[in-house]
Amino acid sequence: MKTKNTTPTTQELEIMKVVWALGPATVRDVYEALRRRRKVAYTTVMTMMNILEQKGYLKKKPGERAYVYHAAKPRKQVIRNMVEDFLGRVFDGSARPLLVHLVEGRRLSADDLRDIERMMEEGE
Amino acid sequence: MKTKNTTPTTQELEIMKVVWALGPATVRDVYEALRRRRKVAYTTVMTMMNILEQKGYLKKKPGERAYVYHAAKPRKQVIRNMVEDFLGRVFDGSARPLLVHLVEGRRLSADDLRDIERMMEEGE
DNA sequence: CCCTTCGTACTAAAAAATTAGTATGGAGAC
DNA sequence: GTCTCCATACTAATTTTTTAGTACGAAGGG
Repeated sequence: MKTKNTTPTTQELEIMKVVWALGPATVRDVYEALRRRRKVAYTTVMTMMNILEQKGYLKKKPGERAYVYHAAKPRKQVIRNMVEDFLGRVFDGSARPLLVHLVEGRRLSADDLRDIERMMEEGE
Repeated sequence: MKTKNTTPTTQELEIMKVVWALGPATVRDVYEALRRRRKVAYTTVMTMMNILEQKGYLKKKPGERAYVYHAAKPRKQVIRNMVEDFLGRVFDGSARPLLVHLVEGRRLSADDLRDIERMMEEGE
């Protein structure tokens, strides 16, 4: 039974980002990181992290006092899935129209493109 | 009170796509287009379209028999907002990491990038 | 006229996402 | 020991999203 490949929700992603940034962390760690940016209850964070564990994004193991959670999936992979999902929903799966939008929206310059091209050459 | 600039949900976008494709259309028109791809109730489509009207994505005016809905916002603009939103949520607002993902995920080739570059030159 | 078809308004229920409260227990402070 | 802090499990309220049902009116066919 291969778990359906869902994508994390907005809030879930926010927490995953913290865990990816911090490395293995307790609920409190994540709570405090989030707290700096917005009001949220400790238990809310815990709930979210448990959901993330159920969904297979986090794993927990007993630590000194509290459980320590760590990312079960690498950041790149998750983000890649989100990009795929977005591409499918919004652009019927093709990346070029997205690229065009990025360029037209001034989010990318010709220089950016050339940079990436150069990276591609080096990478292969 | 300037309406909060939300982004259409998945289902909402699906309907908007149909309307953008068909041009002014009745609920039935949209219903039938959607129906070809998946099971859905007529009233569901109507509900969605009325929500879209409330949200300012569609406008309706009385037609021969039924209301005729037409897009209140151009496709490009809406999609652009969705891209912006996605960029903000997933990539903290920067487009380059997204581009890198697209390339690494083989969604874009070096040729694609060169094509777009050429288009940029011509366009300006 | 009566029936069927198409349409609208109103209502609502199911599902998912978001946020948080309550009860309870361990462990150190004093 | 008792109090306080931190943690967890369990439960739940709220909001948003998604899907659809019900009641009822207008219009044409026969």
